[in-house]
Amino acid sequence: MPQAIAADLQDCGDCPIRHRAVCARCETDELERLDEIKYYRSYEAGQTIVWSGEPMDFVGSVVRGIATLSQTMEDGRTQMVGLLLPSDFVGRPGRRGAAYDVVATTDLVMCCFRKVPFEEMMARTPHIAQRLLEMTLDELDAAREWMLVLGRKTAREKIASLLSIIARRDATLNLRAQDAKIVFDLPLTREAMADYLGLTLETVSRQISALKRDGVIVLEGKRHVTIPDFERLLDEAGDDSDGGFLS
Amino acid sequence: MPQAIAADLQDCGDCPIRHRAVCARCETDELERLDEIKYYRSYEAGQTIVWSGEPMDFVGSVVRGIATLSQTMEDGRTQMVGLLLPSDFVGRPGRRGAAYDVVATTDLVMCCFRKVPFEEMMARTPHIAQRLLEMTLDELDAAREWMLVLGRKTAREKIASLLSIIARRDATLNLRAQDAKIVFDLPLTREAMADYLGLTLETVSRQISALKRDGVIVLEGKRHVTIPDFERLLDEAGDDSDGGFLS
DNA sequence: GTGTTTCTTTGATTCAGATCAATGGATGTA
DNA sequence: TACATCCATTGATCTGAATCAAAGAAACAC
Repeated sequence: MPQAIAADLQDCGDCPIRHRAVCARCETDELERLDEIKYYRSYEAGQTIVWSGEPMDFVGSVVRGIATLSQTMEDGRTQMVGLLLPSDFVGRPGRRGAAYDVVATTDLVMCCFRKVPFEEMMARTPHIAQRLLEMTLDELDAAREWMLVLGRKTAREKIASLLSIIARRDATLNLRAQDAKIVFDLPLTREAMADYLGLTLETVSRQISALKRDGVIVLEGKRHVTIPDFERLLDEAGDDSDGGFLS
Repeated sequence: MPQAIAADLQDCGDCPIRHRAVCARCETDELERLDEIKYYRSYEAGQTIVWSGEPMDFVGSVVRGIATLSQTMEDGRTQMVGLLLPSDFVGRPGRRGAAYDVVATTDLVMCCFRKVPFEEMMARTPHIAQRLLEMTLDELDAAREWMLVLGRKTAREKIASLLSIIARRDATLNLRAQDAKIVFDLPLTREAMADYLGLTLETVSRQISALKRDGVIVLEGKRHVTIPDFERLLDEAGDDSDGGFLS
């Protein structure tokens, strides 16, 4: 029942991603104009939102749920190139076709805009273009950080890197006390993790078992993860332990 | 003699990257204002332009020469995350420190702007922000294409992918007849190629020898490459042979 | 000329992760 | 209850690229 899912999302003022999405910088009047051209769409877990190469007549923001961006070679090898969480933007203004497959990995709600009106609005509204530039620069940094993971890290470091990224993203979405134990559910199957990490699903499974055996993580069931010591996890990921953030 | 190097580059109107760089969309008056805050800097091959983590007080465009962007782990493993050719932009507006090492691999000339005046100008000049968004989106696509290379391709495919990217970039810079034989000089040492591809330099050397032995490439010396059949190279790279371009 | 440095090639051996194969658990359903 | 289906784990074996090691080629200094 898609209508019911989106029912609590009519007013931009109450929107859970209001201050992080592409509309974050908009003033009230700009928001009203965006409001006029927006519409919500719901997708079920597993559903493909966009196929690579197909024309795409909308852009939008993930409001709830998680999607993946991926590329596939003719022989079936696939590589995930992005993980889309709430507030992330889908689609590229000024381009007709989609460059990647976009797949919902959980039930998902998107706030969509038809492409042409959105592009017109972007040309008239610097706040939107500014915010989109900022978000794109962040995505570029994330992509480059991931290149280091793919190119130079061992399987164990790759798993630890993925877990730390999920933990970090989760922490910024649902603010929690600094030193609280980190607990989350993996939003991906072993196969999806393998596609993200450039590994096979068997290797992912083995390395997760190893991290569990070594006490770096605690697993309940297949998906529920507790990180008893985040520093330890970062260490296993091979990252600079002092999270030296650049602002 | 840096002055001599930049001597032929005073007027933006004659600038070789005028129509591709961040200033591409600027009108004459906007260009004049940029002109007032710009200055040229020259670097020698091997010189580091920016160190990761260091504060960076300028941004700019590569005018001539080639630079690399790279990340290094504490234990010395390094991964190149970008290759900067003429017209590419260096630096991130709105951020104090550099996120990567930027190194000139050939003698290089940059057109620089002090960061604060540039940021102010960007806020007042949508044409600059628009062009920067476009360029950043292109870089993001390139980074994601590279993620597939790093995560899923074999050593031979990686080398073929790198060669095809260099050949393609070279072709768009120096327009040539469609079916002319492709000839270029590798702008990177074997070690730099290895850092780009997530391989060791020995593997790079072996795979280049193998591609040469199999007639995919012709090598004169260590750097001068001829591609007798570009389709064949794309095939070796595992890319979709029909270069289905999305605009 | 002779040495030094830098970049590259090639060979021998090792090993991390892929591949092939079987099994286990959870959920659904006829 | 039996039996699919989906996802995950674990074991045995293989292999592509890393590592260790030596030597060749070009550029440069003395």
